Amino acid sequence: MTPPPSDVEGPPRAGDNTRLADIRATAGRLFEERGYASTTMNDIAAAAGIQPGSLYTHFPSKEEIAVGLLEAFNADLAAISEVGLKEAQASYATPEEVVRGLVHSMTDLSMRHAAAVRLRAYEAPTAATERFRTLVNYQPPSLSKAWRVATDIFASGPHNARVDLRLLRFTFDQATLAAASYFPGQCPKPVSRLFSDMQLTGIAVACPEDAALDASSAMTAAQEVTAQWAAHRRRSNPDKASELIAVARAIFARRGFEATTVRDVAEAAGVRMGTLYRRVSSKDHLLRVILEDYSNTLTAGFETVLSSGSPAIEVLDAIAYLCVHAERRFNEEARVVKLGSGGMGASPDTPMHDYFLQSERRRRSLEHVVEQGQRSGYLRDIATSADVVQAARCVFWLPYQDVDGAGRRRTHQYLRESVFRGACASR
Amino acid sequence: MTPPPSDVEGPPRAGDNTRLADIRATAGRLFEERGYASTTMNDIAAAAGIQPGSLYTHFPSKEEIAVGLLEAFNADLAAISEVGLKEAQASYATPEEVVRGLVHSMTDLSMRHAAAVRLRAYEAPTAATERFRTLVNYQPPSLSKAWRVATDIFASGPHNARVDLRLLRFTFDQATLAAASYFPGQCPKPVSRLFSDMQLTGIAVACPEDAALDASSAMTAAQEVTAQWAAHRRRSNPDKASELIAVARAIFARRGFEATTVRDVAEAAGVRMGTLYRRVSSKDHLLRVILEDYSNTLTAGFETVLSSGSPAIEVLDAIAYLCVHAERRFNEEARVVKLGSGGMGASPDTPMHDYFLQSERRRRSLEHVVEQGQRSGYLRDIATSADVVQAARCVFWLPYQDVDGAGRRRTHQYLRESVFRGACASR
DNA sequence: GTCTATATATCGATAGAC
DNA sequence: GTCTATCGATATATAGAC
Repeated sequence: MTPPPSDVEGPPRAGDNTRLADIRATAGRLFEERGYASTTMNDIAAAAGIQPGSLYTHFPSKEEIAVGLLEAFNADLAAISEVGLKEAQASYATPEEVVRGLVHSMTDLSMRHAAAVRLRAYEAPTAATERFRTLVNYQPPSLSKAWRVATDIFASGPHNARVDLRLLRFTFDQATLAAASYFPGQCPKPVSRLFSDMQLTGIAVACPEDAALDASSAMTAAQEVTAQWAAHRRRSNPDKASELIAVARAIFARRGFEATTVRDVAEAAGVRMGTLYRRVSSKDHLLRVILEDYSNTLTAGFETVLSSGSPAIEVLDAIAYLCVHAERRFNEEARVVKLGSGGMGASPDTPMHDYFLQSERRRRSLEHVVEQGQRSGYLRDIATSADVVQAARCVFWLPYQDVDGAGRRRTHQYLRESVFRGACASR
Repeated sequence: MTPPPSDVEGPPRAGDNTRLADIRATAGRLFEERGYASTTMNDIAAAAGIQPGSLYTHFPSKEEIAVGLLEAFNADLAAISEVGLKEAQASYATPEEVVRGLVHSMTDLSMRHAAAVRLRAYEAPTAATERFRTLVNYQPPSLSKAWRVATDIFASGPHNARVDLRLLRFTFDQATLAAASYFPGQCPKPVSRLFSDMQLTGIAVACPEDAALDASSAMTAAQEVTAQWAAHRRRSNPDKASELIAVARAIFARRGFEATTVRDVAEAAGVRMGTLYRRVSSKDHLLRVILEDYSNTLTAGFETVLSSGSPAIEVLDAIAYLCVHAERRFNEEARVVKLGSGGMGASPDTPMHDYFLQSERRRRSLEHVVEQGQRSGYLRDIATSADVVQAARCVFWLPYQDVDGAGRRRTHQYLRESVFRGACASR
């Protein structure tokens, strides 16, 4: 009856849209910080300044909020992939410019959809819908094609012929998408430049030959550490608590700590709840033991390498070696950390937060190494030491094993050729 | 490790079973009293003396509790139907004994599964599963067959040839199943005897001929009342509140008041919540208006007939006439009442409770008529006046329209032949 | 198996924009 | 006068812990 056009089924009006978008953004921020499972509707409502029940005016469920974020991300991802593929095929620009352009697009995407990036880590409860899973696993076909075409044309130009292009593609693909996790809230431009520089130019001013690196005292120390890791595996002490911890570790690695219930662990271990609580004191305790073991092992390994007295490049090379080995030897632990709220999201005194503090210490010691290397002219000044370390961590810890046939040796060699020597450098 | 057999997947032990059975029984009692929708898990937990969350150790959901009750009922119903059919086909006993046997089995079943009987009224929320609906609508094929065979053999013996056997079957089928609602907590034996006596023997000592009944002043009064009802329908005053009430009435009749949400009503009426609440003050108000109108109309009609000065049989005949007409003219209202917590279940000061109080007054005035008839020797002493009235109400208000082709006239005639003259009487 | 705490979600009802 | 977005209460259900 009212004159103004109040189309019943039409698109929501500006006012509504703003509020809906506001809730989506608020939820996105929380999902990014704490993950899907640890963000409650109460949290979202409180952050949006409304009652929990009122959220359901705008979204039919919590999952639907996440789904909206994922769909927006996927749409952008598809669009960027298409454009990236076209540009790679057209190539008015130099191969390097094409690659840098795609790296920037993807880094920018990651930054703009930080929440979706976190959600894609698939920290979803057991009850997650098929739809959720489908969206999380979405891969636009044109993206891998774009990376392939971009790196192929790049290969025809002057470049480091020994760099493994398959691993290079994988690195760009994974690292750019992970950008939001490693550089939260930062401007995409310098971050993407850093990624490109690190891979294409390399961070070493004059990288030693493989033989020299292999013989460095840092590398010798690193090899001793990894040998110890391998040995440690065999003397398994199967007391009952440890069995439970191993089971928990496997599940945490698959679904994330928050999304895993104590009942899940008990069931997988074939015990009842009561038995489980007789053997371990709490769910947090399980995670604490897992992460403390892991963190201490890493810290010890890092310190061994750092105290080897080798120059910066050799130390970083040995650290890369260590990371590649750790990512496989402690694959589950690494996944638990990646799925968890690794950063500022975790509240103090939680196992995850404590791990984060330790991890920060390791990061800082690497920063000192990089600083020293930059000061003494062995390392290029492509970015601040903090950013260089952050980008290096992002790249060193990628799951290269997912690229079929990529063993530890091949992976480490790839890191030498790209991160240190630069995929663009003609040798 | 403990010696006693703690079979993991085996059947629950006596102790557990008891607790589960206890919860089931407690829930059943509440479902019976208040209906499915108005019984909360909190209610059940409180009545069972445990915490609400603990219920989920034994049942995965509220619906599953109801499903268990319905399944038990359906199993018993199927068994009794089978036995009933066999006995009807074998017939060592007289036809009348066969019918009385089946009436008793079914009445007993109704009493033992009072909760399921109430659940079958289908007062289930919109969200009810297909499974729930299927169980509620379950009809063992052998049951209708058993009634058919039983009444058919009965027809070959000495009986009132003018009784409509189809309606007789329907009455037995429906009335016995409804027994628990009309005679809550009572012993099935006397109730089933009352049902059988009322239908087979009839309550009148010497029932007047149709012509005499048709000409009674009670019947004349009743016809005036129903004529008024029909006239009243036409002068519909379509103000907006009334439209809403009509819509609400239709939905309440389908799903029950408790299981209907205000949003359901608004949607069906094509208005938004705000508009609805501008026209009616509350959900309770909707029900109140519906039931008060209905109850006042019924009471006025009853009083007109009761004050006609006719003798008991004529008054009851006219009341039967009135009920048959009311059940059709006010079919929705009648269904709302049947679906609602018609009895002691409703808490005071609710529309349903107020209706119940009014309905009790009508019942009492009928009791006086029956008492008077019994005292003066016109009505048989087949039971107390209270029980006779209760059984009569149960029978008078059945939805005979569900039997195809059963018009008001045929239905009323049937009631004369059965309830008053007796289906077994040879004329 | 049960407790306590709390999660997600729905419902009746209303305030206030349009 | 109508509709949207909201509230406060409460429902069903799950989780960690014992």
